[in-house]
Amino acid sequence: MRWSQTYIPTLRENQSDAELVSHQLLLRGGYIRKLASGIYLYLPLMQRVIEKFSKIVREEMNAAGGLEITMSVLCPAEVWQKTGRYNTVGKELMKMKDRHDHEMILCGTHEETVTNLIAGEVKSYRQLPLNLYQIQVKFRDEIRPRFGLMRGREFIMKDAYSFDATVESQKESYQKMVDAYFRIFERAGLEVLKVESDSGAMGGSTAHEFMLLVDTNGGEETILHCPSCRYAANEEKAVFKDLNKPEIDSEMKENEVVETPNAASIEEVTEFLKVDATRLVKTLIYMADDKPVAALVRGDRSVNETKLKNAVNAIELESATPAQVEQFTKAPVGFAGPVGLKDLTIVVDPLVAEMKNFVVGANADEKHIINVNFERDFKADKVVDITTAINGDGCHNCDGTMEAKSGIEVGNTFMLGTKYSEALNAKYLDDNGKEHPIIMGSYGIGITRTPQAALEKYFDDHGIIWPVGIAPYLVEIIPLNLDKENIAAASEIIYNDLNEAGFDVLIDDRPERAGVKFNDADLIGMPIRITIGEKSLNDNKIEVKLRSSDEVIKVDVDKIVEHVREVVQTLK
RNA sequence: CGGGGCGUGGCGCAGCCCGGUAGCGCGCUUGCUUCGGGAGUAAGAGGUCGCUGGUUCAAAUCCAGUCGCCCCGACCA
Repeated sequence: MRWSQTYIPTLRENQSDAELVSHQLLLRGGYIRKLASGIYLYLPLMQRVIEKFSKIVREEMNAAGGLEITMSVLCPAEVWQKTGRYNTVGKELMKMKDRHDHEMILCGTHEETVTNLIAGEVKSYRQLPLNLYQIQVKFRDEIRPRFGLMRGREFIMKDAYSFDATVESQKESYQKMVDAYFRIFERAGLEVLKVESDSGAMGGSTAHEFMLLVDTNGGEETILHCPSCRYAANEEKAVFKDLNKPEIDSEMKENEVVETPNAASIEEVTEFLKVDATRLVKTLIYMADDKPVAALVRGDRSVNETKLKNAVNAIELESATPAQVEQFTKAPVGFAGPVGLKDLTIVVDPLVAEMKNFVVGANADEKHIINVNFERDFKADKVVDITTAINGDGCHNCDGTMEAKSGIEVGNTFMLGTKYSEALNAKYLDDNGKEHPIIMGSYGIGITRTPQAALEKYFDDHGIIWPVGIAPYLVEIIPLNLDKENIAAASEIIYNDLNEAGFDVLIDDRPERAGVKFNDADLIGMPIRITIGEKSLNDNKIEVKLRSSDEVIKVDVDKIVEHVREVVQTLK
């Protein structure tokens, strides 16, 4: 492609509203433009990146037995009403009416649509297993879109759905997708970590996320992982062993209400009572589907709201307002405690259950109770892990210590069980003629988010450094001065030869000065740069430089195709 | 939805407090010079100052409303 014939509107200055490097680079490099909040247009270079990545995804999905289809973006609301998600997904589900006043939704995912399709068609175990996938635009009306393509409202996703007759078979289908995912990301030049995750509103049991670990501030999620046994989970899900166990008294002491003026926060109470935070218990009040819950964790720890939500089987969980806290505890925020609490579900973390003689709020202004003991002074409705794991916690699997890393989710896999097939009546007959719901799985890869996520890793001060697998072009040719006949002629020959050899080539044929071309080339980030200028051309040579290195290699003009072929092998 | 901020040529911004001819840098067009890391010079094009209403002799500027956008939080891939 000739630069003059395509459209690459690079910008010299950063747009003010781009926060992440990756977002800035896509804007500046002329890859994307914004139409509205969270809605982007993909310009020619981005289009090529999307195509490159999609091609890899297609090839690997097909190799894993997936069948590509395309489903509609719209879906009648009643299908979503049948599975209950019409209400549970909440406001991010875009709802609308057509001219006949029929309620419709814009799909943010397609479990309902695909299950509805299968329900009418697949009737026998002989037709299973089946894996259908599509690469499609999705719409989720995010509360707050940000970070460019990383959290847009409209985005492209590859979503696959597996259908199996047995649990065994479903596990195989799941593993096939997991294996395919590793191949896909590897081909795209991305090293990903598979982590355990919470299945959330998707339903089902097992779920994993594929995370790209980044060092920039682009990470959207914290991951805990154990280097010795390879256990990895996101913060929502991660379980741990406490390595910071405080000493536990042997005897229970008499509890006692003490005055704690102006001491509401953990810091203030530890300061005032001169005790370590590990001798305190935090009591946090939440509303779980409008029912009050008291969550107790050790003073030095935080509540993991996902774990808590699962513990109380809630669809919605939010922290109580100060007014609600007062209503349930009869005390202002900061003085809640479990002793004497009524009408609340009390959830106690195991770390709290094993403590003795600890400090809690007294449910009275400026008062705490010391030497409180679980079971003796209050009971729990549930004792279950509701603490957030942090960097340095012990691995629950082995003796290792877990590290916290920042990552971006680029793919996910869910075992869905029969939630959708039962709701939408997708059933098959087994070899005994007995009817069963089909067992499902769902598998997503962010087609537009992944390349941007990659850029959080692959860039330098000058711009993008694409991995070969998803670069819009492999080679960019820079003829330094097209007015010189020998340069123009050599450029044409090289451009044609590389094209004919099957490489994706971009030639910067603009009448720009060298500096502009070099800077733009660094900005848009093609892996290989070929410079054609007088100096070298006089010796019948041209210069080859990798975007990822500073080294310039002079190559004979007639050996260039061969050279590029060799160099590509060494590139990731 | 809560808190903070911003809408002025394509992009980045100043002007607004204190009303009176709309300005700067980059980009764009044309000429000449220059030509291996974002050139110099000269001449130009391009703006209903987000929108609506009000105050005023006069509004980018003051007032009210409204729409859009960004940041922090809850939410989420």
